[in-house]
Amino acid sequence: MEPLLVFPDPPPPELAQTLDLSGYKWSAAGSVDAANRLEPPDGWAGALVSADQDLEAAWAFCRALRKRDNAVGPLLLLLSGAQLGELELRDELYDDFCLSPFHPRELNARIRHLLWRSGGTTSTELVEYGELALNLETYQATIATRPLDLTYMEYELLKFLAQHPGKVFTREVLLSRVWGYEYYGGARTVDVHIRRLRAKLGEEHANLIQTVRSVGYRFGQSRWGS
Amino acid sequence: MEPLLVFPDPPPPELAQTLDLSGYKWSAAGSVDAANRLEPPDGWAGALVSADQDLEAAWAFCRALRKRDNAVGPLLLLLSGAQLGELELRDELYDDFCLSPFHPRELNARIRHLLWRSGGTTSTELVEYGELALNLETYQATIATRPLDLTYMEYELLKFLAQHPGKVFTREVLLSRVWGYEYYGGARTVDVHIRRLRAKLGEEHANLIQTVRSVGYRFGQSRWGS
DNA sequence: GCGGTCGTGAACGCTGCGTGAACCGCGGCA
DNA sequence: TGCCGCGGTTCACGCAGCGTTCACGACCGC
Repeated sequence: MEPLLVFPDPPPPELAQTLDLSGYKWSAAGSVDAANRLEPPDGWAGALVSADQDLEAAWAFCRALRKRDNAVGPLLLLLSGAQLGELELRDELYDDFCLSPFHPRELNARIRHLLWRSGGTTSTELVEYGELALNLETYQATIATRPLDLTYMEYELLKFLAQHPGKVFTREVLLSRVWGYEYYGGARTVDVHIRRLRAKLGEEHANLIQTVRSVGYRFGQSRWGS
Repeated sequence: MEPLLVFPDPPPPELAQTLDLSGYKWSAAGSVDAANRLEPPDGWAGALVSADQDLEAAWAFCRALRKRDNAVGPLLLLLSGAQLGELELRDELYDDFCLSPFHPRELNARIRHLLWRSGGTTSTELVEYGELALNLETYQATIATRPLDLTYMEYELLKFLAQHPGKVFTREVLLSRVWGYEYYGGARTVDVHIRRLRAKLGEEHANLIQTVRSVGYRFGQSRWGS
Protein backbone atom coordinates (compact mmCIF):
# COMPACT_ATOMS: atom_id res chain seq x y z
CA MET A 1 0.00 0.00 0.00
CA GLU A 2 1.39 3.38 -0.96
CA PRO A 3 1.69 5.87 1.87
CA LEU A 4 -0.56 8.83 2.53
CA LEU A 5 0.57 12.41 2.18
CA VAL A 6 -0.20 14.56 5.22
CA PHE A 7 -0.21 18.34 5.53
CA PRO A 8 1.10 20.30 7.40
CA ASP A 9 4.43 19.24 8.80
CA PRO A 10 4.24 18.37 11.63
CA PRO A 11 0.59 17.37 11.51
CA PRO A 12 -1.73 17.74 14.51
CA PRO A 13 -0.75 15.07 17.08
CA GLU A 14 -4.20 13.49 17.20
CA LEU A 15 -4.10 13.03 13.45
CA ALA A 16 -0.70 11.38 13.52
CA GLN A 17 -1.79 9.18 16.39
CA THR A 18 -4.96 8.06 14.65
CA LEU A 19 -3.10 7.21 11.46
CA ASP A 20 -0.49 5.23 13.34
CA LEU A 21 -3.07 3.36 15.38
CA SER A 22 -4.92 2.41 12.22
CA GLY A 23 -1.74 1.14 10.62
CA TYR A 24 -1.49 3.60 7.77
CA LYS A 25 1.87 4.55 6.34
CA TRP A 26 2.18 8.27 5.92
CA SER A 27 4.62 11.13 5.44
CA ALA A 28 4.15 14.75 6.37
CA ALA A 29 5.01 17.61 4.07
CA GLY A 30 4.73 21.33 4.65
CA SER A 31 4.88 22.30 1.01
CA VAL A 32 4.37 20.83 -2.42
CA ASP A 33 8.09 20.85 -2.99
CA ALA A 34 8.53 18.69 0.07
CA ALA A 35 5.73 16.42 -1.13
CA ASN A 36 7.48 15.99 -4.46
CA ARG A 37 10.77 15.20 -2.80
CA LEU A 38 9.25 12.65 -0.43
CA GLU A 39 7.07 11.03 -3.05
CA PRO A 40 7.51 7.26 -3.30
CA PRO A 41 8.04 5.63 -6.69
CA ASP A 42 4.41 4.51 -6.93
CA GLY A 43 3.06 7.87 -5.90
CA TRP A 44 0.81 8.79 -3.01
CA ALA A 45 -2.27 6.78 -2.20
CA GLY A 46 -4.02 9.98 -1.18
CA ALA A 47 -3.63 13.16 0.77
CA LEU A 48 -4.82 14.38 4.16
CA VAL A 49 -4.86 18.13 4.53
CA SER A 50 -5.53 19.67 7.90
CA ALA A 51 -6.92 23.18 7.70
CA ASP A 52 -7.32 23.74 11.42
CA GLN A 53 -4.32 25.96 11.80
CA ASP A 54 -4.07 27.85 8.55
CA LEU A 55 -7.00 27.64 6.17
CA GLU A 56 -5.44 29.65 3.37
CA ALA A 57 -2.28 27.59 3.43
CA ALA A 58 -4.40 24.46 3.25
CA TRP A 59 -6.28 25.73 0.21
CA ALA A 60 -3.04 26.67 -1.48
CA PHE A 61 -1.68 23.19 -0.79
CA CYS A 62 -4.80 21.51 -2.19
CA ARG A 63 -4.71 23.67 -5.28
CA ALA A 64 -1.06 22.92 -5.88
CA LEU A 65 -1.67 19.19 -5.47
CA ARG A 66 -4.49 19.30 -7.98
CA LYS A 67 -2.29 21.14 -10.45
CA ARG A 68 0.59 18.69 -10.21
CA ASP A 69 1.59 16.64 -13.21
CA ASN A 70 0.48 13.35 -11.66
CA ALA A 71 -2.34 14.49 -9.45
CA VAL A 72 -2.61 12.94 -6.01
CA GLY A 73 -5.68 10.75 -6.01
CA PRO A 74 -8.25 11.34 -3.33
CA LEU A 75 -7.92 14.35 -1.10
CA LEU A 76 -9.41 14.48 2.40
CA LEU A 77 -9.74 17.77 4.19
CA LEU A 78 -9.78 18.26 7.94
CA LEU A 79 -11.36 21.39 9.24
CA SER A 80 -13.13 22.81 12.26
CA GLY A 81 -16.83 23.48 12.39
CA ALA A 82 -16.25 27.20 12.24
CA GLN A 83 -14.62 26.76 8.83
CA LEU A 84 -17.60 25.00 7.29
CA GLY A 85 -18.77 28.12 5.51
CA GLU A 86 -15.44 28.33 3.73
CA LEU A 87 -16.22 25.16 1.83
CA GLU A 88 -18.38 27.23 -0.48
CA LEU A 89 -17.21 27.16 -4.05
CA ARG A 90 -14.22 25.00 -3.29
CA ASP A 91 -15.80 21.75 -4.35
CA GLU A 92 -13.15 20.99 -6.90
CA LEU A 93 -10.35 21.12 -4.37
CA TYR A 94 -11.23 18.14 -2.21
CA ASP A 95 -12.95 14.77 -2.44
CA ASP A 96 -14.20 14.52 1.11
CA PHE A 97 -13.90 16.38 4.38
CA CYS A 98 -14.05 15.55 8.06
CA LEU A 99 -14.90 17.84 10.91
CA SER A 100 -12.25 18.32 13.55
CA PRO A 101 -12.05 17.26 16.34
CA PHE A 102 -12.89 13.97 14.74
CA HIS A 103 -13.94 10.59 15.94
CA PRO A 104 -11.03 8.25 15.06
CA ARG A 105 -13.41 5.73 13.62
CA GLU A 106 -15.04 8.35 11.42
CA LEU A 107 -11.69 9.47 10.05
CA ASN A 108 -10.75 5.87 9.55
CA ALA A 109 -13.97 5.12 7.70
CA ARG A 110 -13.54 8.14 5.44
CA ILE A 111 -9.95 7.24 4.53
CA ARG A 112 -10.90 3.66 3.84
CA HIS A 113 -13.87 4.71 1.75
CA LEU A 114 -11.82 7.15 -0.30
CA LEU A 115 -9.11 4.61 -0.99
CA TRP A 116 -11.67 1.99 -1.89
CA ARG A 117 -13.40 4.30 -4.30
CA SER A 118 -10.19 5.46 -5.94
CA GLY A 119 -9.09 1.87 -6.43
CA GLY A 120 -12.28 1.04 -8.25
CA THR A 121 -12.30 3.96 -10.60
CA THR A 122 -9.17 3.83 -12.66
CA SER A 123 -10.94 5.35 -15.62
CA THR A 124 -9.38 8.46 -17.06
CA GLU A 125 -10.97 11.60 -15.84
CA LEU A 126 -12.80 13.37 -18.58
CA VAL A 127 -14.62 16.63 -18.82
CA GLU A 128 -17.14 16.58 -21.61
CA TYR A 129 -19.61 19.08 -22.90
CA GLY A 130 -21.26 18.56 -26.22
CA GLU A 131 -18.58 17.98 -28.80
CA LEU A 132 -15.86 19.25 -26.50
CA ALA A 133 -13.81 16.78 -24.50
CA LEU A 134 -10.96 17.42 -22.09
CA ASN A 135 -8.71 14.63 -20.94
CA LEU A 136 -7.45 15.74 -17.56
CA GLU A 137 -4.72 13.15 -17.47
CA THR A 138 -3.11 13.78 -20.81
CA TYR A 139 -3.87 17.49 -21.03
CA GLN A 140 -5.45 16.97 -24.42
CA ALA A 141 -8.54 18.58 -25.74
CA THR A 142 -10.73 17.78 -28.71
CA ILE A 143 -13.67 19.48 -30.34
CA ALA A 144 -15.77 17.24 -32.59
CA THR A 145 -12.89 14.72 -32.69
CA ARG A 146 -10.57 17.45 -33.91
CA PRO A 147 -7.62 17.90 -31.54
CA LEU A 148 -7.13 21.32 -30.02
CA ASP A 149 -3.62 22.64 -29.53
CA LEU A 150 -4.03 24.64 -26.35
CA THR A 151 -1.41 26.29 -24.21
CA TYR A 152 -1.32 25.69 -20.48
CA MET A 153 -3.33 28.72 -19.48
CA GLU A 154 -5.83 28.21 -22.25
CA TYR A 155 -6.32 24.64 -21.13
CA GLU A 156 -6.76 25.57 -17.48
CA LEU A 157 -9.24 28.29 -18.31
CA LEU A 158 -11.27 26.11 -20.60
CA LYS A 159 -11.24 23.28 -18.09
CA PHE A 160 -12.52 25.50 -15.33
CA LEU A 161 -15.27 26.94 -17.48
CA ALA A 162 -16.32 23.54 -18.80
CA GLN A 163 -16.51 22.16 -15.29
CA HIS A 164 -19.14 24.74 -14.44
CA PRO A 165 -21.31 24.95 -17.56
CA GLY A 166 -23.84 27.72 -17.65
CA LYS A 167 -22.44 29.59 -14.72
CA VAL A 168 -21.22 33.14 -15.14
CA PHE A 169 -17.85 34.13 -13.74
CA THR A 170 -16.47 37.61 -13.40
CA ARG A 171 -12.94 38.28 -14.55
CA GLU A 172 -11.83 38.67 -10.96
CA VAL A 173 -13.20 35.26 -10.02
CA LEU A 174 -11.55 33.66 -13.03
CA LEU A 175 -8.25 35.28 -12.17
CA SER A 176 -8.40 34.06 -8.59
CA ARG A 177 -9.58 30.55 -9.35
CA VAL A 178 -7.69 29.77 -12.54
CA TRP A 179 -4.58 31.87 -12.17
CA GLY A 180 -4.39 31.66 -8.38
CA TYR A 181 -5.49 33.60 -5.37
CA GLU A 182 -2.28 35.50 -5.05
CA TYR A 183 -2.35 36.63 -8.65
CA TYR A 184 -2.55 40.34 -9.20
CA GLY A 185 -2.80 41.52 -12.74
CA GLY A 186 -5.02 43.25 -15.18
CA ALA A 187 -8.48 41.82 -15.69
CA ARG A 188 -8.17 42.24 -19.42
CA THR A 189 -5.79 39.33 -19.48
CA VAL A 190 -8.84 37.13 -19.25
CA ASP A 191 -10.30 38.71 -22.37
CA VAL A 192 -7.28 37.85 -24.43
CA HIS A 193 -7.33 34.22 -23.38
CA ILE A 194 -11.03 34.02 -24.07
CA ARG A 195 -10.40 35.41 -27.52
CA ARG A 196 -7.70 32.85 -28.27
CA LEU A 197 -9.87 30.06 -26.96
CA ARG A 198 -12.69 31.14 -29.22
CA ALA A 199 -10.33 31.30 -32.16
CA LYS A 200 -9.02 27.81 -31.51
CA LEU A 201 -12.48 26.40 -30.93
CA GLY A 202 -13.26 27.52 -34.44
CA GLU A 203 -16.00 29.69 -35.78
CA GLU A 204 -18.53 26.92 -35.37
CA HIS A 205 -17.98 26.46 -31.66
CA ALA A 206 -16.80 29.91 -30.67
CA ASN A 207 -20.20 30.57 -29.15
CA LEU A 208 -19.52 27.94 -26.51
CA ILE A 209 -18.05 30.82 -24.54
CA GLN A 210 -20.51 33.64 -24.18
CA THR A 211 -19.94 37.16 -23.02
CA VAL A 212 -22.30 38.46 -20.34
CA ARG A 213 -21.89 42.16 -20.63
CA SER A 214 -20.89 43.99 -17.46
CA VAL A 215 -20.57 40.68 -15.66
CA GLY A 216 -18.14 38.23 -17.19
CA TYR A 217 -18.11 35.03 -19.23
CA ARG A 218 -20.20 31.90 -19.35
CA PHE A 219 -19.50 28.50 -20.88
CA GLY A 220 -22.18 26.60 -22.74
CA GLN A 221 -25.90 26.91 -22.59
CA SER A 222 -27.94 26.81 -19.47
CA ARG A 223 -30.76 24.31 -19.33
CA TRP A 224 -33.12 27.11 -20.15
CA GLY A 225 -32.20 27.17 -23.77
CA SER A 226 -30.66 30.01 -25.68
CA MET B 1 -33.34 20.64 -9.76
CA GLU B 2 -34.65 17.13 -9.30
CA PRO B 3 -35.77 16.28 -5.80
CA LEU B 4 -33.92 14.17 -3.27
CA LEU B 5 -35.16 10.81 -2.10
CA VAL B 6 -35.32 10.49 1.69
CA PHE B 7 -35.62 7.35 3.79
CA PRO B 8 -37.48 6.47 5.97
CA ASP B 9 -41.00 7.85 5.81
CA PRO B 10 -41.45 10.00 7.81
CA PRO B 11 -37.82 11.05 8.12
CA PRO B 12 -36.34 12.38 11.36
CA PRO B 13 -37.74 15.88 11.97
CA GLU B 14 -34.34 17.55 12.16
CA LEU B 15 -33.47 16.10 8.77
CA ALA B 16 -36.67 17.35 7.18
CA GLN B 17 -36.19 20.74 8.75
CA THR B 18 -32.61 21.09 7.53
CA LEU B 19 -33.57 20.12 4.00
CA ASP B 20 -36.42 22.61 3.96
CA LEU B 21 -34.31 25.40 5.36
CA SER B 22 -31.67 24.79 2.71
CA GLY B 23 -34.26 24.91 -0.04
CA TYR B 24 -33.98 21.34 -1.26
CA LYS B 25 -36.94 19.62 -2.79
CA TRP B 26 -37.37 16.14 -1.40
CA SER B 27 -39.80 13.28 -1.03
CA ALA B 28 -39.83 10.63 1.66
CA ALA B 29 -40.27 6.95 0.92
CA GLY B 30 -40.37 4.03 3.29
CA SER B 31 -39.68 1.39 0.68
CA VAL B 32 -38.21 1.02 -2.77
CA ASP B 33 -41.68 0.46 -4.16
CA ALA B 34 -42.74 3.81 -2.76
CA ALA B 35 -39.59 5.39 -4.17
CA ASN B 36 -40.42 4.03 -7.61
CA ARG B 37 -43.96 5.30 -7.42
CA LEU B 38 -42.91 8.79 -6.31
CA GLU B 39 -40.05 9.08 -8.77
CA PRO B 40 -40.19 12.23 -10.89
CA PRO B 41 -39.75 12.00 -14.69
CA ASP B 42 -36.13 13.12 -14.51
CA GLY B 43 -35.28 10.75 -11.70
CA TRP B 44 -33.88 11.45 -8.27
CA ALA B 45 -30.98 13.81 -7.79
CA GLY B 46 -29.73 11.61 -4.96
CA ALA B 47 -30.80 9.75 -1.88
CA LEU B 48 -30.57 10.42 1.83
CA VAL B 49 -30.86 7.33 3.99
CA SER B 50 -31.15 7.70 7.72
CA ALA B 51 -29.99 4.66 9.60
CA ASP B 52 -30.57 5.99 13.08
CA GLN B 53 -33.71 4.05 13.73
CA ASP B 54 -33.26 0.81 11.88
CA LEU B 55 -29.83 0.03 10.52
CA GLU B 56 -30.78 -3.20 8.81
CA ALA B 57 -33.72 -1.60 7.05
CA ALA B 58 -31.41 1.18 5.88
CA TRP B 59 -28.92 -1.30 4.44
CA ALA B 60 -31.70 -3.13 2.67
CA PHE B 61 -32.96 0.12 1.23
CA CYS B 62 -29.49 1.09 -0.02
CA ARG B 63 -28.94 -2.30 -1.55
CA ALA B 64 -32.25 -2.17 -3.35
CA LEU B 65 -31.56 1.31 -4.68
CA ARG B 66 -28.23 0.19 -6.05
CA LYS B 67 -29.83 -2.76 -7.77
CA ARG B 68 -32.46 -0.72 -9.52
CA ASP B 69 -32.45 -0.39 -13.28
CA ASN B 70 -31.70 3.32 -13.26
CA ALA B 71 -29.58 3.59 -10.17
CA VAL B 72 -30.07 6.60 -7.95
CA GLY B 73 -26.96 8.72 -8.26
CA PRO B 74 -25.19 9.67 -5.08
CA LEU B 75 -26.28 8.12 -1.82
CA LEU B 76 -25.72 9.79 1.53
CA LEU B 77 -26.04 7.81 4.71
CA LEU B 78 -26.97 9.22 8.09
CA LEU B 79 -25.99 7.23 11.10
CA SER B 80 -25.11 7.59 14.75
CA GLY B 81 -21.61 7.33 16.12
CA ALA B 82 -22.38 3.97 17.68
CA GLN B 83 -23.07 2.57 14.22
CA LEU B 84 -19.68 3.58 12.79
CA GLY B 85 -18.33 0.08 13.13
CA GLU B 86 -21.13 -1.21 10.93
CA LEU B 87 -19.75 0.67 7.98
CA GLU B 88 -17.18 -2.09 7.57
CA LEU B 89 -17.36 -3.83 4.26
CA ARG B 90 -20.34 -1.82 3.11
CA ASP B 91 -18.36 0.63 1.01
CA GLU B 92 -20.25 -0.22 -2.13
CA LEU B 93 -23.61 0.76 -0.65
CA TYR B 94 -23.08 4.45 -0.09
CA ASP B 95 -21.13 7.39 -1.50
CA ASP B 96 -20.78 9.42 1.65
CA PHE B 97 -22.00 9.37 5.22
CA CYS B 98 -22.71 11.89 7.92
CA LEU B 99 -22.73 11.35 11.65
CA SER B 100 -25.98 12.03 13.44
CA PRO B 101 -26.76 14.30 15.21
CA PHE B 102 -25.34 16.43 12.46
CA HIS B 103 -24.43 20.06 12.07
CA PRO B 104 -26.87 21.47 9.47
CA ARG B 105 -24.03 23.10 7.59
CA GLU B 106 -22.09 19.87 7.44
CA LEU B 107 -25.06 18.02 6.02
CA ASN B 108 -25.63 20.84 3.60
CA ALA B 109 -22.01 20.80 2.48
CA ARG B 110 -22.05 17.04 1.96
CA ILE B 111 -25.23 17.14 -0.09
CA ARG B 112 -23.93 19.97 -2.21
CA HIS B 113 -20.63 18.25 -2.75
CA LEU B 114 -22.26 14.99 -3.75
CA LEU B 115 -24.56 16.67 -6.21
CA TRP B 116 -21.74 18.72 -7.63
CA ARG B 117 -19.60 15.66 -8.18
CA SER B 118 -22.35 13.66 -9.77
CA GLY B 119 -23.83 16.22 -12.08
CA GLY B 120 -21.70 19.26 -11.96
CA THR B 121 -24.82 21.30 -11.33
CA THR B 122 -24.92 22.76 -7.89
CA SER B 123 -28.21 23.80 -6.44
CA THR B 124 -28.81 26.84 -8.59
CA GLU B 125 -29.95 29.98 -6.92
CA LEU B 126 -33.28 30.89 -8.34
CA VAL B 127 -35.71 33.73 -7.98
CA GLU B 128 -39.18 32.69 -9.05
CA TYR B 129 -42.50 34.43 -9.20
CA GLY B 130 -45.34 32.91 -11.14
CA GLU B 131 -44.11 32.21 -14.65
CA LEU B 132 -41.05 34.36 -14.20
CA ALA B 133 -37.76 32.76 -13.23
CA LEU B 134 -34.35 34.31 -12.72
CA ASN B 135 -31.24 32.18 -12.57
CA LEU B 136 -28.78 34.15 -10.52
CA GLU B 137 -25.84 31.98 -11.52
CA THR B 138 -26.25 32.13 -15.25
CA TYR B 139 -27.74 35.60 -15.43
CA GLN B 140 -30.60 34.28 -17.46
CA ALA B 141 -34.27 35.01 -17.16
CA THR B 142 -37.35 33.29 -18.53
CA ILE B 143 -41.02 34.12 -18.61
CA ALA B 144 -43.31 31.13 -19.23
CA THR B 145 -40.31 29.12 -20.48
CA ARG B 146 -39.53 31.84 -23.01
CA PRO B 147 -36.01 33.22 -22.51
CA LEU B 148 -35.72 36.93 -21.85
CA ASP B 149 -32.82 38.83 -23.33
CA LEU B 150 -32.16 41.41 -20.64
CA THR B 151 -29.34 43.87 -20.31
CA TYR B 152 -27.37 44.13 -17.10
CA MET B 153 -29.36 46.97 -15.56
CA GLU B 154 -32.66 45.50 -16.62
CA TYR B 155 -31.69 42.22 -15.02
CA GLU B 156 -30.57 43.83 -11.80
CA LEU B 157 -33.72 45.90 -11.54
CA LEU B 158 -36.02 42.97 -12.24
CA LYS B 159 -34.10 40.80 -9.80
CA PHE B 160 -34.48 43.33 -7.04
CA LEU B 161 -38.17 43.82 -7.67
CA ALA B 162 -38.87 40.09 -7.93
CA GLN B 163 -37.05 39.48 -4.66
CA HIS B 164 -39.55 41.73 -2.91
CA PRO B 165 -42.89 40.95 -4.52
CA GLY B 166 -45.79 43.17 -3.58
CA LYS B 167 -43.64 45.82 -2.03
CA VAL B 168 -43.64 49.36 -3.38
CA PHE B 169 -40.35 51.14 -3.96
CA THR B 170 -39.86 54.80 -4.71
CA ARG B 171 -37.55 55.75 -7.52
CA GLU B 172 -35.04 57.06 -5.03
CA VAL B 173 -34.97 53.76 -3.17
CA LEU B 174 -34.55 51.84 -6.40
CA LEU B 175 -31.72 54.09 -7.47
CA SER B 176 -29.91 53.60 -4.19
CA ARG B 177 -30.53 49.85 -3.87
CA VAL B 178 -30.09 48.79 -7.50
CA TRP B 179 -27.80 51.41 -8.94
CA GLY B 180 -25.81 52.06 -5.77
CA TYR B 181 -25.85 54.33 -2.80
CA GLU B 182 -23.51 56.88 -4.28
CA TYR B 183 -25.46 57.14 -7.49
CA TYR B 184 -26.79 60.56 -8.32
CA GLY B 185 -28.89 60.86 -11.39
CA GLY B 186 -32.32 61.67 -12.59
CA ALA B 187 -35.14 59.65 -11.14
CA ARG B 188 -36.74 59.29 -14.55
CA THR B 189 -34.02 56.85 -15.46
CA VAL B 190 -35.98 54.28 -13.50
CA ASP B 191 -39.04 54.89 -15.63
CA VAL B 192 -37.21 54.10 -18.82
CA HIS B 193 -35.91 50.82 -17.48
CA ILE B 194 -39.34 49.89 -16.21
CA ARG B 195 -40.74 50.58 -19.63
CA ARG B 196 -38.17 48.40 -21.36
CA LEU B 197 -38.74 45.64 -18.85
CA ARG B 198 -42.48 45.73 -19.49
CA ALA B 199 -41.86 45.60 -23.22
CA LYS B 200 -39.60 42.58 -22.92
CA LEU B 201 -41.95 40.81 -20.52
CA GLY B 202 -44.54 41.01 -23.27
CA GLU B 203 -48.02 42.38 -23.29
CA GLU B 204 -49.30 39.42 -21.34
CA HIS B 205 -46.99 39.87 -18.39
CA ALA B 206 -46.37 43.59 -18.52
CA ASN B 207 -48.70 44.05 -15.58
CA LEU B 208 -46.24 42.19 -13.36
CA ILE B 209 -44.76 45.62 -12.76
CA GLN B 210 -47.39 48.04 -11.55
CA THR B 211 -47.21 51.79 -11.25
CA VAL B 212 -48.26 53.26 -7.92
CA ARG B 213 -48.96 56.80 -8.75
CA SER B 214 -47.05 59.44 -6.82
CA VAL B 215 -45.13 56.69 -5.02
CA GLY B 216 -43.18 54.35 -7.27
CA TYR B 217 -43.35 50.82 -8.64
CA ARG B 218 -44.43 47.45 -7.33
CA PHE B 219 -43.72 43.94 -8.62
CA GLY B 220 -46.41 41.30 -8.55
CA GLN B 221 -49.75 41.37 -6.89
CA SER B 222 -50.39 43.18 -3.68
CA ARG B 223 -51.73 41.07 -0.89
CA TRP B 224 -54.68 43.42 -0.62
CA GLY B 225 -55.99 42.51 -4.03
CA SER B 226 -56.42 44.80 -6.97
C1' DG C 1 -59.14 73.29 -16.22
C1' DC C 2 -54.83 73.00 -13.91
C1' DG C 3 -50.75 71.02 -11.79
C1' DG C 4 -48.50 67.01 -11.21
C1' DT C 5 -47.16 62.43 -12.71
C1' DC C 6 -46.08 58.99 -15.88
C1' DG C 7 -45.54 56.77 -20.65
C1' DT C 8 -43.16 57.31 -25.09
C1' DG C 9 -39.84 58.14 -28.65
C1' DA C 10 -35.48 59.56 -29.74
C1' DA C 11 -30.89 61.29 -29.27
C1' DC C 12 -26.54 61.67 -26.92
C1' DG C 13 -22.30 60.14 -24.70
C1' DC C 14 -19.85 56.86 -22.24
C1' DT C 15 -18.56 52.35 -20.94
C1' DG C 16 -17.21 47.73 -21.89
C1' DC C 17 -15.54 44.54 -24.99
C1' DG C 18 -13.17 42.82 -29.31
C1' DT C 19 -9.07 43.39 -31.89
C1' DG C 20 -4.39 43.93 -33.35
C1' DA C 21 0.05 44.42 -31.88
C1' DA C 22 3.85 45.14 -28.91
C1' DC C 23 6.37 43.86 -24.81
C1' DC C 24 8.79 40.68 -21.77
C1' DG C 25 10.43 36.65 -19.38
C1' DC C 26 11.87 32.10 -20.22
C1' DG C 27 13.77 27.94 -22.20
C1' DG C 28 15.99 25.68 -26.18
C1' DC C 29 19.69 25.70 -29.24
C1' DA C 30 23.74 26.60 -31.87
C1' DT D 1 26.84 33.73 -24.76
C1' DG D 2 23.75 35.50 -27.97
C1' DC D 3 19.84 34.40 -30.87
C1' DC D 4 15.21 32.91 -31.49
C1' DG D 5 10.57 31.25 -30.76
C1' DC D 6 6.84 30.60 -27.60
C1' DG D 7 3.51 31.87 -24.32
C1' DG D 8 1.59 35.15 -21.06
C1' DT D 9 0.69 39.90 -20.26
C1' DT D 10 -0.29 44.60 -21.33
C1' DC D 11 -1.59 48.53 -24.07
C1' DA D 12 -4.12 51.52 -27.47
C1' DC D 13 -7.74 51.94 -30.55
C1' DG D 14 -12.39 51.62 -32.34
C1' DC D 15 -16.97 50.29 -32.32
C1' DA D 16 -21.44 48.83 -30.80
C1' DG D 17 -24.40 48.46 -27.18
C1' DC D 18 -26.27 50.30 -23.26
C1' DG D 19 -27.50 53.77 -19.77
C1' DT D 20 -28.92 58.29 -19.34
C1' DT D 21 -31.30 62.37 -20.45
C1' DC D 22 -34.64 65.31 -22.56
C1' DA D 23 -38.95 66.91 -24.72
C1' DC D 24 -43.51 66.01 -25.63
C1' DG D 25 -47.99 64.34 -24.81
C1' DA D 26 -51.42 61.56 -22.30
C1' DC D 27 -53.52 60.70 -18.17
C1' DC D 28 -55.24 61.27 -13.40
C1' DG D 29 -56.58 63.57 -9.09
C1' DC D 30 -57.87 67.64 -6.73
